[in-house]
Amino acid sequence: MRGKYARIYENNGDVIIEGSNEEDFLNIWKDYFDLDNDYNEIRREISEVCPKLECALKSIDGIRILSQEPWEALCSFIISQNNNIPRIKGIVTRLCEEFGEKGEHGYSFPSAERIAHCTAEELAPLRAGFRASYISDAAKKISDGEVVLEDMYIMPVEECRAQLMKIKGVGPKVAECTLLYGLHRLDAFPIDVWMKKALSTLFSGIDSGNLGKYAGVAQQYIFHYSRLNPDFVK
DNA sequence: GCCCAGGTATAAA
DNA sequence: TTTATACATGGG
Repeated sequence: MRGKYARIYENNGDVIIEGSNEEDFLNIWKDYFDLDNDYNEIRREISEVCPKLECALKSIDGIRILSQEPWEALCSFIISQNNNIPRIKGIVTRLCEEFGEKGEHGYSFPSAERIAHCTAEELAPLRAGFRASYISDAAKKISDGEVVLEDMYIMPVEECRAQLMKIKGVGPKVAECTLLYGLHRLDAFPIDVWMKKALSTLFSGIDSGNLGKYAGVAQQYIFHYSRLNPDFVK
């Protein structure tokens, strides 16, 4: 994250951030784990707006929406489309190893500028398939300023969606994921195959329109609940 | 071999 | 505007 490394783990109910310091905690990890938000309060608000979600809200404790880096989130979710998680990880790992900066603890995620200068042949070793040209188009539009991710922290969410979807390979789902995980827009509401199933079975009648400003957090609970009960939502 | 994977672009109805 | 199909790659 932003060139910094830390090992995160849990011990007796405490979350340990190892290999860091107070300065990085305050500047980076506090935001990354969204520690200034009271998620119990957010959960309470969601259940108030939408009581139907009670079971999902109780199905797990400790869910948070991370503040990942905008470009990294955009690129990763482009790679994720019509793909499975082990292969997504592999492609991202190769992307970092091929084009990222080598540090003490591993490779950084490469900048959009770095990827923008890559040819199709150079991207081939990633084995990203048809997504390679999408990665390339995204990198170019970001690095030449046609799409400015950092502006999207405060832009109207509709305008953000329109901007993101100018990129080839970015549709509604990748755009929402970029907004939610990369720009911390907690009102963004990604709908993937699992969400589609859950919303048409267990949670029928629910959509982003009736979930309020924390729709994205609600989405995490619905998503998690549907993966917990795969037969239920099928 | 066949099917599927945290979708999207494109063509056709 | 909505619905169907191809798309690269690799694991089950």
